[in-house]
Amino acid sequence: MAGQVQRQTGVALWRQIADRIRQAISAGAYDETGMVPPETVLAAQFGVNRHTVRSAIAALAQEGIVRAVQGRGTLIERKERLNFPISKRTRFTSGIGEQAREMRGLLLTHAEERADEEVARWLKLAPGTAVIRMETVRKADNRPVSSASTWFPAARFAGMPDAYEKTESITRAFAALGLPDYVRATTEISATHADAADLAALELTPGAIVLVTKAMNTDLEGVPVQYAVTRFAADRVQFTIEN
Amino acid sequence: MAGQVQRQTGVALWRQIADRIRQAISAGAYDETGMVPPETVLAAQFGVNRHTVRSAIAALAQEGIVRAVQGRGTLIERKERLNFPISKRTRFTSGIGEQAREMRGLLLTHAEERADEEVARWLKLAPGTAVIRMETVRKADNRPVSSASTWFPAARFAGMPDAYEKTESITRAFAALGLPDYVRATTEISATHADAADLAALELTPGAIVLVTKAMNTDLEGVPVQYAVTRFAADRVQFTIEN
DNA sequence: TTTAAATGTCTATTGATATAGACAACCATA
DNA sequence: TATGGTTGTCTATATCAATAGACATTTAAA
Repeated sequence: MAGQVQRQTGVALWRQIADRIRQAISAGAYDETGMVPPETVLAAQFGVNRHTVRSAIAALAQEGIVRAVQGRGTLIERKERLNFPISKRTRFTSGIGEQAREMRGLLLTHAEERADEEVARWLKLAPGTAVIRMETVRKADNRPVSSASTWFPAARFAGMPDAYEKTESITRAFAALGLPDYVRATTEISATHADAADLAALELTPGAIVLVTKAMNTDLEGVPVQYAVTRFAADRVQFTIEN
Repeated sequence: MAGQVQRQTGVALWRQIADRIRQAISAGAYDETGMVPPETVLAAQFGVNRHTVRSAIAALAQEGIVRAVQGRGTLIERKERLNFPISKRTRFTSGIGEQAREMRGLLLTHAEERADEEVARWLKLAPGTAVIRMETVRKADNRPVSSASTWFPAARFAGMPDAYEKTESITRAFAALGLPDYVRATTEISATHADAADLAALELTPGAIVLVTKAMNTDLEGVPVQYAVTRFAADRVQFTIEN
């Protein structure tokens, strides 16, 4: 773990150190022992006081990533990121496979509204056309992984909220509404800091990173059936694009 | 710009506010006026003191995103993110198209070394096989956009560093070495906070976000020809995946 | 030329962050 | 049961981040 930490930059040292340790854990740097190095060692590595390292470890413990045990050391509790394959046949729930025991999609709210410019552009509708909007959160083993705003043409998928609530999956909800198959047409990916809504929805700590995807699915004739803006907790996921 | 800012979280308020304003600019929130709202208005929106907003704006001015003019207001200097299409035929330099006037790839260092486990797995070589490693930085209009570590099988592409230095492009370097065409096989995308090396290479401020891609290209027979780990300044780019 | 609105500068104070040192409590093991 | 290594707790101090208020300076428009 080379490289020093940066001072006077608006990001507290303990937070920078927490980020670095989290990354090192995820990269498997401590797999041999299953433990984080002692606080005094980390303090020397980063060139900071032991108390600063302790603040960082306390934050990681709060996230459930490590557990400090007096007299023994700091044990690593959890290290993997979920991998989401993105392809023409991207399926959120089933794409996870055996990476988590349980994958659920929860419907928070839904409403019928008029498409604004952005939604209309993605769904190739006239602005003002009726669309169904759903706000959802997906959880892997009861831990939130992503929150999404997703839109469907209202004329075709009026029953979407009900179907999603029952099936907890977009794929199964589409099937229930008479659309057995669909394909991913476009995905945009960017990253930003979590805002207040992310912190609540994804149970993050401020300063955390979210990966933002904007995706459009079509039916087999190429007609848009769904537009979704999804925000992922960046320290819990990665994407894979296979061609 | 709804949502308040978070206190006591290791991320200074001025930095959180700078991130929010940067995002709002990028989303086109201030396109009508081409200016950021007055400091007093922003302070009221975020529920902080005007001096805190001033710190945020000073940081954005440092990045060259805005320019404050006494008596007039704070002008937006630059708002676009570069969009990188990712597909079977992903090309970094040409993919930018007209988004920047000039796109250059600079070779920092290169070396012949033995493939470690990760590199060997991606290039489908035996661990220990000779590979060429290059460290590069790509700039759009002289502004760093990404830094990359990239590996090539040494047996086949010994002349890569020279070719890259001359052509400033992987595609043209491959062509010069007798590989006229290649395809993107796999891309992994994740996000993390910038480390010390990123700060220097990409001219970022600490706390910034980097998008990390791990990509493998093959020739038309499916034989791996390149593995690259690329780190992008997240506030300057987004990715688009077209199927 | 006046005025309103905006950014720039200064001082003072409070709370969060980081350092420093000392010692207690606990665990594994020699 | 000692001992070394580790995390936990406490006090004290210095620096950075944020608030508060006052006033100067500049610009554009009335």
